[in-house]
Amino acid sequence: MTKAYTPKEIEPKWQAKWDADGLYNSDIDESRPKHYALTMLPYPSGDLHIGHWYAMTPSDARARYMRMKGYNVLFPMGFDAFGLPAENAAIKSGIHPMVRTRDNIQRMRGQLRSMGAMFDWRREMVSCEPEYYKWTEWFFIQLYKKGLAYRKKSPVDFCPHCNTTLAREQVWGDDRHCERCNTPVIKKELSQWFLKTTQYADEMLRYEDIDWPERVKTLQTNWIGKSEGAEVYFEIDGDSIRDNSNLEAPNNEFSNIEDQITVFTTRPDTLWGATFMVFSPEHPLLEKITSPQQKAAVAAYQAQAARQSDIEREATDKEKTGVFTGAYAINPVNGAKIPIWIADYVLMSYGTGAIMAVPAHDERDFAFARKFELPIVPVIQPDGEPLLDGATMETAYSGGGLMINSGPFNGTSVNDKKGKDNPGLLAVAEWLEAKGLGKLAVTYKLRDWLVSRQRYWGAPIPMIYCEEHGWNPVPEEQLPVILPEDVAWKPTGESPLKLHPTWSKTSCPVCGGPATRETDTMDTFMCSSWYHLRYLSPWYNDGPFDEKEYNYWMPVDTYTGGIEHANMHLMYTRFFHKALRDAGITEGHEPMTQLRNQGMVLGEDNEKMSKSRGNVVAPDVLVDYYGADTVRAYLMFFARWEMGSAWDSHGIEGSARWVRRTWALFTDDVVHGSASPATLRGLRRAVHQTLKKITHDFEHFEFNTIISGLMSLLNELYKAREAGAAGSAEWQEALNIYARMMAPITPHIAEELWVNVLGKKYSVHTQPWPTVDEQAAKDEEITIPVQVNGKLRDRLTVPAEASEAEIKALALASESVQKQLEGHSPKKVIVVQKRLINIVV
RNA sequence: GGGGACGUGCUGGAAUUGGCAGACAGGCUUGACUUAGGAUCAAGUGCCGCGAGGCGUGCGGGUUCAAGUCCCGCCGUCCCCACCA
Repeated sequence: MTKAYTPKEIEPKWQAKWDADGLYNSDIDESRPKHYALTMLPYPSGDLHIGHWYAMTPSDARARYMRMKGYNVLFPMGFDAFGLPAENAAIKSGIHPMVRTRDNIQRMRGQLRSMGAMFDWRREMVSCEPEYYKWTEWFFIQLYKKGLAYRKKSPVDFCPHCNTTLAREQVWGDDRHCERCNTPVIKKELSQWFLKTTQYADEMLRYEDIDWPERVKTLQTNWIGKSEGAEVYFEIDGDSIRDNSNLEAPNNEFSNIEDQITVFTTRPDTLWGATFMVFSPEHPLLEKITSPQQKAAVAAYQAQAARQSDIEREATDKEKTGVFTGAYAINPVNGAKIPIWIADYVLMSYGTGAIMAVPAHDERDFAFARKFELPIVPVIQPDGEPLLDGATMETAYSGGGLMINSGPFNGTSVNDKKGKDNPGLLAVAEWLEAKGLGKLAVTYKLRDWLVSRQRYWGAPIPMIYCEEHGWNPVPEEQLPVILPEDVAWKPTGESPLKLHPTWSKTSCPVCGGPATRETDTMDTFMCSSWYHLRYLSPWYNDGPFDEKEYNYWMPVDTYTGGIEHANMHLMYTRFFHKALRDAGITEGHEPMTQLRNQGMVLGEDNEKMSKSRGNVVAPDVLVDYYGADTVRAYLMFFARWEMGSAWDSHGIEGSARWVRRTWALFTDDVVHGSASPATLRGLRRAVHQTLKKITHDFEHFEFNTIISGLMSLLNELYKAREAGAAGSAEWQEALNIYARMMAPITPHIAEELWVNVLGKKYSVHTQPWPTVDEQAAKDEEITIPVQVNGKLRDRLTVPAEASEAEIKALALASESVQKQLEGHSPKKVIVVQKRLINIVV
């Protein structure tokens, strides 16, 4: 009589025992190689989503596999608890974010436990608890001390009616209006804290030390956006110019010389064709250079640009707009006096905020020149084309060719390549440098990381402002700067901490006089940049982590999570690690040596899951109905992990059937039979071939084929049992290996079968991964397809060790081959050992 | 506009190095067992054709004895960046 499969009993039973025994506690053990498996931590929104399960289950299965392979595995879990969603939920519900977050975490812990994952809960971290954010603050101070944190004015969205700044998500609609009073927002300069991510731009472009998906590396590379070219200095013509030493390039270290304006160009070879300049409307120098006659027009244009949304401004197909400043610059290579315009197609945040415009060879400059009737002078002549004429050109020519109208460089050949790889361009840059007119230069799209948030629910920025001594960090012995709970965290548009009657009042660390705290909080990506370090020793109080633990466990060997963080968290954490390395806090160049991304689980309607669409799949319901093991198996089976797919509520039946059939195979009362030696050899072959395949697939994160491999083997086991294999030593070996192979995937049923059915020693999860018997896995006979002219005509079953000549002879003797040959003799016979034979007629 | 990924039966997907296309599932069809079934078991299921056979991995070319896989050119879907000088 078969015992029923009852996941509702088995699963909680083993979870409780594993917990009580500390089966998943990970401690330093120098005798074993370590493996730090990390999966991205959830945001405590209140409910574990099926997407969390999809991300975490294979990560857990692989961590378990690595453990069985003999590694000492650390697989921790925690909560990324600060941030806007919690604050917004609190505003809506009136419940304090701390109360709400702690409740949510409590509920999610239970959901996470129901997965049966091997998390070491002793190492849990919660980023909104003072024991954690004390060190987030401490890290900020270390970065500040290294000169990597600085305060700068930066444009933010500002509502002129409410007289306050707005967060990005408080700005609504295409016209970008204030969520409360509907007034269109404007950009306003506000002092904010930044981290110098740009200092590591070049290093972050190097990926030699890490095994990360090409996709992520490409995304990061594009985001960093390195451009090679040259900087060129233009003198400004006019009496009003004294100095522009306050002119600061936004990110990049350009040379700053008095009475000159520096531009960046990727095409210094077109410099002779620069017939005007364009400044960004926000350019600080405009105040000085604009002629009295143009002041009003320039101011009007600036106001209009400030009002425009980024989306409007950045629309590629928008007609060019701009205003003449009344000022002129001197083209340094030919002395031409060229007008300076302002236009919103030049961005203050990239390069130097000013460009030299070469309309003949740049599409945007061309459109601008045509609209405002500015001169177009071709300086690159494409090979084999009629001579370009600025008056009649219909489009800019941006390719290579021979330089013309370019003084000493006439006749020089330039190609399409960028930077130093273009000899013509390099020659011009070197010539400029020799004359002091410019030099080779590099610029990036990457901007420094703005970490200030005018919000309550975040780690306080541990800085103090004194009238006398400016900004200074909170003395480290005073950390943490506790986030006060008695704050009106309702939306006023102001930093809530600013409204607290006493919190911001403190004393200056330098003079002891009255001073104020920074009332902005940190971006939550700051918290998540180092959480993998806190897992090492969340109990440790003398530093962010215990060095002993760091030295044993770091770096993270396998990091799993969504690709949506490619340009945020995954950049920030690399930056953080490198900056901490330079501060002597961490070691090595990268925090996570291997990264793998899972795809997304869509709703059954093939749309992104959302409450409003009503297509959300609740894991708790599934676990209740099928048990966690079935849900785990289905999540690993139903799609290629890195691709993801739409949920299919029927499809899970297949996994449920597999689990039940497995249970039945192990627990059925079967009379021992007497199988033929061939059957038993076949059984062993199937077991060891599957083991080999599954081992390979675990190594390569190919989880769906692990399950299909096990399903196939199960079918084979049923056939072998039918053939009388039950009771044999081979049968016992098969069950023994099968239970261990499924242990990482379906940990509860595997444990139950291992301990209570096979009667083996607890626990299956501390067993070694079975080893492949290569001899047993070898095929005795193989089926070789026979093709004639590439088309399948027959199949031969031959002994595995059959020689090429034997196979060839058999193939040619085949009836259907003879029929195809029609008496002709084959032109060529190709025998691919053990794979295929192709006869060419 | 730039960058990237993908395109295989009704569906999810499989196919280690260029070597039997469609493994394993879901669904569907038929049958068995059953008071009943989202249970279990058995058989079938790429398309066309009565058949021999032919066709078949988005479309069109190419390389090769052999292409889902490599090369060239299109088409489509999705993602990221987007007036980046």
